[in-house]
Parts: sequence; structure tokens; C-alpha cells
Amino acid sequence: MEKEITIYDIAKDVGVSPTTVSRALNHHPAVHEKTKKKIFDAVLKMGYQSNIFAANLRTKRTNNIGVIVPRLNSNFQSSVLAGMEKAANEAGLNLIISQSLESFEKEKANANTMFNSRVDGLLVSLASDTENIDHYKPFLRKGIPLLFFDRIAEQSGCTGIVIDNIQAALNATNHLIEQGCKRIVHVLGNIKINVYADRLKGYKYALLENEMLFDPSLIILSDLNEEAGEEIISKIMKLNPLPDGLFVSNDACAASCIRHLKLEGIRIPEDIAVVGFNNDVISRLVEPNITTVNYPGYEMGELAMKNLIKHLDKPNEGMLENTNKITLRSDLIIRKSSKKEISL
Amino acid sequence: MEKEITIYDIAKDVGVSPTTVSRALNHHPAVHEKTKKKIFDAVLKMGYQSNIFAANLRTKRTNNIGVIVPRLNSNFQSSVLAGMEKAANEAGLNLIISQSLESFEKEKANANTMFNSRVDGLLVSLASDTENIDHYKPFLRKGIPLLFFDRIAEQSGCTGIVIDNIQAALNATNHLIEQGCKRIVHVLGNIKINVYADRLKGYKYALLENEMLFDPSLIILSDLNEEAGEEIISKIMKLNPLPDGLFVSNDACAASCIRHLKLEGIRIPEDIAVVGFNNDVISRLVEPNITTVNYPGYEMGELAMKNLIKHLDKPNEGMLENTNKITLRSDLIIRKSSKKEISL
DNA sequence: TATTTTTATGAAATCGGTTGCTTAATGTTT
DNA sequence: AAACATTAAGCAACCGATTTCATAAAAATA
Repeated sequence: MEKEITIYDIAKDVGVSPTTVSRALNHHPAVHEKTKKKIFDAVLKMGYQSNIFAANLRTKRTNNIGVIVPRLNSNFQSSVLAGMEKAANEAGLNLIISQSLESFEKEKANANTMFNSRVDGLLVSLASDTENIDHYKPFLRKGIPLLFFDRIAEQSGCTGIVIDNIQAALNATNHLIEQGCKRIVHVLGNIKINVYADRLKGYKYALLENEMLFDPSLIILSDLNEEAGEEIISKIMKLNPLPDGLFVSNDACAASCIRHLKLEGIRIPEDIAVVGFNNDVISRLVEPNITTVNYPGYEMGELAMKNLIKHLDKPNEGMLENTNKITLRSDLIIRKSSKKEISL
Repeated sequence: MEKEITIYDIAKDVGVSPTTVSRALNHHPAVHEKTKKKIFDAVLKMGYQSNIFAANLRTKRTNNIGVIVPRLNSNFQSSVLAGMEKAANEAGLNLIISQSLESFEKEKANANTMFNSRVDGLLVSLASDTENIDHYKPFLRKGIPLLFFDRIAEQSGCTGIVIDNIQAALNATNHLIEQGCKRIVHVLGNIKINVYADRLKGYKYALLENEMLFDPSLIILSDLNEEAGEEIISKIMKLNPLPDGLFVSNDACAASCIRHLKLEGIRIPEDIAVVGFNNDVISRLVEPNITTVNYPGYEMGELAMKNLIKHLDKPNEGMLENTNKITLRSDLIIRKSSKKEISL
């Protein structure tokens, strides 16, 4: 238990007032260079460490940004976080991260903790369970910038950062149709999540554009994890006639599907062409490489954080009401798993 | 800008002193139940929110735990973080996370930020660049619990949580030898990191045990990412005679190697048996499934956090000096990529 | 009933920077 | 040289919860 050095100690040592020390440390212009130098020398000599609590208490700022994600251990989410961390770090901000584990209750609890921790801003990707966003009202009321990413709250009036899931799914489906697919199965996650709802829309639009009928029996709901492939494929194998295209809303799951399709003796892409989503590492490593939608997680995280930071300095502008939705570019990356022409 | 409600406002409303309000909120026994009830009613009615800065300023606790990892967007690390977050959340602690991006300088900067943010404890996995751990001395001096995980500082005297990398690599290599491999290539990362240094040891020990000679030309250094496979395989193809076993220190890289070996027309496991490391999702999805070492990231994170928490309440015990190393169990998971016998 | 113990509460100092206001010293203008 | 502007620095209040010490009221004991 060493005694803490305060600005008062520094002040006494240098022979100035605590005010001047405080000003010097914050590079206030009204401190003479010579005095400043003396103060910084003393700071170094005495091993002074600023007490952020005292500072926070006055300035009402923590320099902490809260982030709530559904899961930390997801390829996509951790890329987003990496991007956020970089941007935050560059701006001298800390990241407080928590996960909702897809539970509404836990998300509420986390939001509450964040609020009580007085984060300066909050970035959220919603849990699949989340039914309303009332738990973020305290932030809005207090004018704390709140921004959603990926899994956004459409109605909320808050800014959301997304990719155009409709367009991406449309492109993916169109690509399969171009490859000659007539019966395309679409595997997606919880439809309550905007992400999956939009992709389903995109899938339907593509059918419409090509004057193909939407067949509900070709839609398979799944939790899209790496084990889901077995069950999905067993469902697919029961379809009669078999589909010739498969659009899975997640690469890990697509990989799992491919694996189980191969076990059933089905050739990819000749019998069934497959498109995934995310451009995860795995899409480049399985055989055949998976055609997928590039989902720029790192960029999304960086952009979300930078956007939030922009709003930190002007509290009057409050809840990011000027821009309401930022859409990132995402392209279809065509690989072997879907290229029927070439393999014919 | 709504005015903040403080305990003074509550006190005035209820007709007691701020002292009593503070006591009531902290469930101090010396507050009459009736008074307490009145206070909590007022708290609810007035929408009071505790100001943690003021509390922190007095109690000198933040309830924040810092975590420094090399990269956020790594399968293993994000699992660790998920485990940590869970344990922290249960204990009412927040996680402040930053990444060193494998840079010594950035790690130092992050450690410094953490220190200035007055985290109550710190969990670190070292960057590959890190040459010394002097930047953690301020924590030790102040008695802030510091704990390393996975990439630990051997000499430091700080507790480290690891798996037995030597034993794991020994088992993996022995397994390949049992499958009849005579020339086993080992692909590893930066040898300065304890993790890879230990695995190399394990590999050598296995050779020794089986009276096989260590051949330095069979050791390949790599950054072990998903793109590294191509280069590694081009090196391997130049070996004469070709190896018959391959032990890669990371599943994503192993998958990449398998892919490129297959492109060269080499059969797995018949021509070359492959063992990976980590038990990443990918090891279960590529063809053939990869034999790998289970690396329990989630458990490691949970354990590390729980261990740290144990030391938070007894500041006298200081720097976790009683236990010096905690080793987690990790098993070899045998899959098709290495099973020569069965495929013969 | 008088005295001691227990219980419930409050006054005031404290934690350590920050900042509005004031003042002294120096520099500039006419 | 007088009047004004600028620069550098300090005083003291403040942020809001916590905590030590003191005290009034109630309960227990003699």
C-alpha cells in the first residue's frame, strides 16, 4: 500500500497551485512552458498517476464505450470487435464488452450495467430473443449516443449500421438461378432478426424477378451452427424432387451442409450448387471452396465506432438522429461450390 | 440535460440524512427496515442512479477487469473471452478488453491505459513480440492481481494458466509415430512464445522416446494463418524423401495445408497423416476431419477469471504468489486425417 | 428508577481533479 | 507615462458517495 501521489503533492513539490498542475497536465494554454516543464518533471520523478475517478466525477465522462454482442466467440462478431477496438484505441477510448448469449433478459441486464457504469456511448447488436428496446430508453433520455450494428432495431429511430441483406441475398439467389438452379433451398436463422428476415426477402425477390414460384417447403430454419448440417441435409434428402441449389445464411453451416451432402454421395456443385454467407475463413478451406457473401465485420466495427465517436463531442445532437441507417457494401464472392457451368 | 438525482435529493425527500441513504443503498445493517423501505421507494419514484465515480473515488474500486489479448478476432481468443465474460458478469464485474496485435509497443500502451483506468485486476496473453514484462510492474507494485493465460511469462513469478503444451505435442507426435510415420514435419509459430517453444519440446521428446533422430529441416516456421498452407506445402514438396506425417500447431493452418496437399495429389492420411491443434470448428468440417488437440478456450477463460476474482477480495495476498501455474487438461482428439491403419 | 448497552441516525471530513472567478504581472497602445 | 489588454497563476467551490466519530433514542440490566 504505497501512498498515492496527487496533484497536491506535485503542486507542493514544484511550488505552484494544484490548479496549475491540473492545467499543465491537460495542456491548458494558460500555463507557461517553463512551469509546465517543471511540473512534468515532477510528475515523472514522483511517479504521479492521475486519478480518473476524481476527473470523471467532475467531467462526467468515462472514456468508456460499451458494446453488447450476442456472442463473443463468433467469427463475425469478433472481427467486428477487433475493428471497434482499433478505432476506440486510436481515440483514447476503452471498450467494455459484454455478451447477451441471445437472451433478452441478459441483454437487459447488460444494458443496465452499462448504463450504471456510465459508458459514454453504446454499440449494440441485438439478441435474437429481444422483443423491444425499452431497456435502451435510459440512454436516449440522457442523450448517450446509442448505435446498433448488424442486428438492428428497425423502428427505433436509432442509427443502425448494416449491410444490405436484401440485396446480398438477392444477388446470391440470382447467381444460383444463373447457374441453372430451379429448386433452391434457403437455410436461415431466427426470422425475428432483421438480418435473416431481410435475406429471406432477397431470396423471394430473386424468385419473383425470375418468375419462379416461392415454395415454403424449401425454407429451412436452423440455428446455423456447425452441427446443424446433419439435420438440414436429412431434411433436404426427404425433398422430392431433390433441390439443385442451396443458399445457407452462414458459412460454417454451409460447410457442414456440404460435408453431409458429400456423405450422401451428392456432388457439389454438379448436383447441388451451394452459396454461403459471411466469407469466413472456413469458406476458403473446405472442398470445394464456398461461394459466399463478403461480410466486412472489421470494417463494420471500425465504422460503427468512428460514427459513435463523431457524436460524442456534440451532446446537443443527442441520439444520432440525422443519419438513420448506414449500409456497407458487400459483394458476392464466387467460388467453386456454385459454378455449375464450368464444371459441366 | 436532466438534472441528476443524488442521495442528497433522496435524503431531502425522505427526510433523513445522506448518510442514511448511502447506508440503506448498501444494505448496511444499522438502518431500520422502515427507513430503508421509504428510501428505496423514493429511489424508485425519483429515478435515482448511483454515481459510480463518486463511489469509486472513495472506495478505490472500479469493478473493471482488464484483458489484453494478441488478437480479438481469433477463434481461440474469442472463446477465452467468452468464458471470461461469463465469469465476470456473474461476479458483477465488467470487462475492458484491448488487443496488442502482437506488438510489444501496443501491449505496453494498452497495459498503461489499463493501469490508468484503474482496473481491479488484469488478465494478459502476451504478444509474440513481447520481450519483457516490465510494463506490468506498476500492477505488481500496487498489488493489483495480474494473471497470464495461454501466452505466459514463465520467469515472472506471476500465476499463469496454460495447457501442458509439451505433453499435448508429445501425445500428438506419438500418435503419428504409432500410425507408422517416420518423417514428421512440425509447423509452428514464433518460437519466442512459450506455447510454440513447448510444443517443439514435446515433438522432440516424442522422437527421443521412440529413438528417432531430430531433423531440423523438418521444422517449418510460419505465422500459421489460413493462407500459410500454400507456402508450407511448397516447402514440404521440396523435401526428399517426402514426409509421411505433419503436425501443425493450429487447425486453420492445418486445414489450409491439407487443402494444398490435396491439390498436389497427396492423399490424407495415406501419404501424409496430419494432426492439428485447437479443436477449432474447422477441424470438424474439412475433409478428412482433422485429428487435433482439444484446447479448452472457454474453460481457460472462465478459470482464469474465477482465479483472479478469488484474489480481488484479499489485497494482502497481493500478486497471486501461492499458485504459480495452473494447467488445464487437453486431450488428443483422433479423427480421420491421421488414421493410417484404418484406411489401409 | 438509575445506569448501561444497543440501535438508529446525523454532521462533517474525505477522496482528488476541475473550473469559474479573481488577481497580479507583464506587454501593448496612444 | 497613463490606460488598456494580455498572460499566468491561485482561491475556493464543486462533483456525489462513503465513512469516522459523535449522539439521541430505545432497550436491557441492575
